[in-house]
Amino acid sequence: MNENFSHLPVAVAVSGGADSLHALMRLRESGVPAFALHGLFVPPDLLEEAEREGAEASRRRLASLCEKMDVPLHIVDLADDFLRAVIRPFVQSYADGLTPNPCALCNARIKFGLLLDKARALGAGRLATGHYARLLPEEGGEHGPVLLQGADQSKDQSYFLSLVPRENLKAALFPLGEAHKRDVLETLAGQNIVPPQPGESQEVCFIPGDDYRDFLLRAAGALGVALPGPGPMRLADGRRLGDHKGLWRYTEGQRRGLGLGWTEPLHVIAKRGGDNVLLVGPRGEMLTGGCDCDDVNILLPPAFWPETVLVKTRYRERPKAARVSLHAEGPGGPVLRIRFAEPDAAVAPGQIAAIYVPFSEQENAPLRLAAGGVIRTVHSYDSGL
RNA sequence: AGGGGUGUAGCCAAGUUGGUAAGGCAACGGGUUUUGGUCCCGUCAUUCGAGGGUUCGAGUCCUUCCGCCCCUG
Repeated sequence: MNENFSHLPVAVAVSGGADSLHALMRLRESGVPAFALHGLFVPPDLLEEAEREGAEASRRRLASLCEKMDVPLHIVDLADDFLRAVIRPFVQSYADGLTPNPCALCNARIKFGLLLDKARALGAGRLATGHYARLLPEEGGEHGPVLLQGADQSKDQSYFLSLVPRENLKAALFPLGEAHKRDVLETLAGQNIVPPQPGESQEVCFIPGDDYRDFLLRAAGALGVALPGPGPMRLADGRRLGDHKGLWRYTEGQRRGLGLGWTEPLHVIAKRGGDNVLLVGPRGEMLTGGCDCDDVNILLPPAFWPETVLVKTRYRERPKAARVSLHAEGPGGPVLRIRFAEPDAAVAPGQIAAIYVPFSEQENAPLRLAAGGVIRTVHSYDSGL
C-alpha cells in the first residue's frame, strides 16, 4: 500500500516544552502545512490543586502562542486512556517489584498510538514530535522505517521510541532529528518565545513534583493497588543490615537512601519479592551478564542483525556490545535474549532494552534502532547464558 | 578470677618523637538528566568512653573508674 502522506497536513504533538515547540516552528518554516495537537494525559484528580492550576495556565499560554504563530491548536482528552495504558501499569509494575519506564510505554501506546489516531481523525497524515531521533524519509522500503539516533548524541531519544510498532513509526516525523539542544534554545530565544513550560527538563510528565515514591503512595491508594510493606535488607551471605521501607521504593543499582553505613558504598543488587528481601551489596555485585526481554518490538528483522549488536539498557549510557537471539517461547510472545560482551551493572527488570545496529559499514555510522523490549529477567555474570 | 586487646561523629577508620582531629560510608543540600538508578560538587567532631593529673600546649604521657572483645581457668 502506498504510504505517501505528503499531501496531508502534519499534526505536531505539543506538550508546552521547548522541544515540541521548536519542532512545530521548524515544520512551519519548511512550509509544511501543520497543526498543533495537545493531549491531556494526566487525570486532574491525580494532581494537587496547585499543579492543576499550573497545567491549565501553561495550556492557556500554549493556546495564545499557537494563535500568535497562526497555527490551529487541537486539544484532545486522553486522560482515561493514559491512566489505563501508562499510569496504572506504572503503579502496578512498582507494586510487582519492577522498575517501569513510563515514557517508553507512553510513546508506544499513547503518542504513537491513540494520539496518532486522533491526529489522523483530524485529517493529518503524520504525527510529529519533539524527539531527538531521525527517521529516514524513504519510509524504509521492505525492512520498515529506518529510525536512527538523533544527531545530537547527548540528547538522542531513540531509546524511548524503541517500543513503537513499525507500522506506527511510518507515520512519525521528527523535525529535531538533526537538531542540537543548543539550536533549539537559541532559536526560541531569538524569536522571543518562552515555552509555556520553561523548565528545561521535566521528570515523568504525570509526576510534577518529581517525587515518584510520593506519587506511588497516592496513586496506589486511588487505583486500589497494594504496595508491599517493609522487610529486611540483606547482604548476599544473608547478613541482615537493616530494614527497607517497601521494595517499591528501591531500584536495582540504587545507592542513596539505603541509610546503611558500611565500609564502602552499598547498592541495591536485587529486589526479591518472594521473601520481601532487599538484597544489597558492594559495587561489584551489581554486575550482570545479560537479560531476557519480552514485549519485543522488532523494527529490523533479526535476519539483518550482525552477530554483535549494540544495546542500551538505560537511557543515559553508551550502547554496549552484546549478542542477541530471539526465541519463540514465553507466554508474552517471543523472548529476546541478550548477552553482554562485558558485564554491566544495575540492569533493572521492567526497564527497556533497545537494540541498535550500525546503519552502514562506515566508521562512525549512526546507529539504527533494530528492536526494543521490556527486561524481564536478568542473568548473573557467570550464568553462561 | 588471671592474661592480652580495645574504646575517635550514626557506621568503618587514620592520627607521626605531645602542638592544636585524615579518609571512607551514611545523612543533608546542590548539579547533570524527557524513566528508575548511576555519577559529580558542597556541608557535616571546639572534640577524641568518663574523671583527675603532668605540660605553655594532650586523642596522643601518668592515674582512677567504666564499657566492650579475645585467651586461660
